[in-house]
Amino acid sequence: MLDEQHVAITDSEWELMRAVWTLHRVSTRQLIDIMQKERHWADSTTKTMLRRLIKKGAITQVGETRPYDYVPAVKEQDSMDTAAQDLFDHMCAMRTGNTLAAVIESRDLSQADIAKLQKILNEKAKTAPEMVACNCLPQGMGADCMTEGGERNGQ
Amino acid sequence: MLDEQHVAITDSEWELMRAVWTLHRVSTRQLIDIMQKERHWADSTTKTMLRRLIKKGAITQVGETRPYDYVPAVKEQDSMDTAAQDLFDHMCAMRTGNTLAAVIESRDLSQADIAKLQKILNEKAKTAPEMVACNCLPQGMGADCMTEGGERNGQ
DNA sequence: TCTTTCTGACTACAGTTGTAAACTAAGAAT
DNA sequence: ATTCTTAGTTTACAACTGTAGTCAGAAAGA
Repeated sequence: MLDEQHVAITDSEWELMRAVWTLHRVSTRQLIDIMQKERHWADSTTKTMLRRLIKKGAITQVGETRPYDYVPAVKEQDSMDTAAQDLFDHMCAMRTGNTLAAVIESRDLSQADIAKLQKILNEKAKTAPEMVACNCLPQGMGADCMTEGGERNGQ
Repeated sequence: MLDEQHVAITDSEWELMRAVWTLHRVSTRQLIDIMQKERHWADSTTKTMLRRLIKKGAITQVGETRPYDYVPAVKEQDSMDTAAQDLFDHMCAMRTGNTLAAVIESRDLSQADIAKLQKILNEKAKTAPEMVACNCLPQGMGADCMTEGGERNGQ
């Protein structure tokens, strides 16, 4: 399984993928019903999404007989991690911490999740810098953007 | 400033916005130079992006005289937080923790950032559930997706 | 003032995304 | 075997994106 990795999944497609990932193996019928209940999609909309995801290599069609089945071709956790990393990649490094704080604060996390994050943070604290610089401009361009406190003009 | 909030910023637009946010107030010329150095954009590409962002309400044109200036109309931290929340909103809640772990692990965070996150986590730990359920399917549809360990078939 | 140079505004255009109708070939029912 | 019903395949289409060329009106220079 030479994992084609890095399939770009769009907003709407995420919904379909979640169903496929969760059920491991689904029929078009199941997907149509789920998406209908969840997003009020017309049958054809689900079919189109399914077809696009297959072309993109995110889903694989399986089975010989006619009502085929569909299984995920990419891993859910990988896709999630990649999507998140990609997002943070184009946001100011100096503000990453704040955004992470906002997300963590608003999400339900299990005891195990929290323990895991705490462990990572403790480890990271050992070598963390006093402050992270803004990386929004190509070097040389524009006066350096941060003020004394490490906080850019508090908006 | 009746903050129109919730302007959807696209991938390419993020780059332009970062420059505007960082410089607080810029001229078209500056932006063109920055984007040229950073993304090899043609002058017109930068102009188009700028114009679209203005129309979207993410940037405001200021000044009376001809070479106008441009200032952000939405706050950077808000936009970042919103984008991150939106992303996590359509991903499996059960796996959020893992993705956050991946992101935290790969990012540079300052001592202050880490301290802040640790504080939030400690607080959260007090009331965190033993496990977070998968929320990928409309209730009722499909067998519940998690196995004993709280981990869906380890992919 | 006349010409050159910016810079702001409009146009272009292919590819993607969100949504969905239409058509066709397999199975299922009669 | 004939017809009905699914399920898979094509086509549609407007809005949005990434990229960029063109043109007209201001500013600046000659």
